[in-house]
Amino acid sequence: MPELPEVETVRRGLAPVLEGNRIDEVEVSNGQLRYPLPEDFARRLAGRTVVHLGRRSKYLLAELDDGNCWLSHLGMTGSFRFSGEDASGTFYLPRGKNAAHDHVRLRMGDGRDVVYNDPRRFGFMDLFAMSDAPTHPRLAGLGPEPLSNDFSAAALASAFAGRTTPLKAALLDQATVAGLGNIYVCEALWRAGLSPFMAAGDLVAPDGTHRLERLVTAVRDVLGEAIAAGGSSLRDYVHADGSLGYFQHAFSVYDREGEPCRRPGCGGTVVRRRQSGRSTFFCEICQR
DNA sequence: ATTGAGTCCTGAAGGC
DNA sequence: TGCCTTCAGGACTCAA
Repeated sequence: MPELPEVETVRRGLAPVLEGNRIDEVEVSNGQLRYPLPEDFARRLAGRTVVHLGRRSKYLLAELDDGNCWLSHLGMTGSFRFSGEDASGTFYLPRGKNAAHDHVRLRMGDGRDVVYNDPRRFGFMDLFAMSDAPTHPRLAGLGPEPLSNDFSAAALASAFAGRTTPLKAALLDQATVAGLGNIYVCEALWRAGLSPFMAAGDLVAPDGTHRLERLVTAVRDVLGEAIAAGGSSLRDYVHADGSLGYFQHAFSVYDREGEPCRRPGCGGTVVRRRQSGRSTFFCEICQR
């Protein structure tokens, strides 16, 4: 599922197509995404040039030349695909898996097409003044970017203090730290050797600083390695159908129920347990 | 205030 | 073969 590393990889793939390019035409075949597209979305986006494609948490933020911001969230199954170039230098848009789920199509000034496809329509888009980004309802409540200096043991201590909620739920809370989903939370907790079920508040001082720092490092490393994997395989990551979907990464616990724990000398088995409606994968031996 | 459950959506996978 | 159920989960709303 697209979590922060996948969205960052999509951003890197899409940036060269969008940045400095004018959006000549916008065609919306289904504006009923997770939330309906804003009024006049196509008309307001058409004619604009993308100045910069950025990312905050799992959101793509395209800064436009009129001071507006085009926001996209991929939900679970959202993907972008765009025109490739054949041997004679002619652009062609690869046929996607299911054209019935092509919801938004952009025709760029250089002749390329950019298409948003989303079978489940859990994704959404918005268009608003860049100056309103800090107070935008989807962005205002987000916690620190996990790869920035704002994410630290001190930040976690402040977010966790007094909380009885399970550690896993606290990390999935986008106000604690932005951009983690089920997969990378499971992976980071395994790497930090922490139980998904312990109370978040129990990690806080007097004796928790060491474990908080381990958790911060684990989150950073897991995300950083996943981004590096996506980035290094960016060419392969543009699928045969031209889409920038999410890539398969080698997981330590996620989706490995019944398989041996990968921690050297542990000898445990990966267990799957239902935790507030979601699957949690962990090792009972080395995650405490 | 905090926390858990329910909701949306479609396709893949598994059971019979 | 085909129908049925279950599961996947990001981020919302609602209720306890």
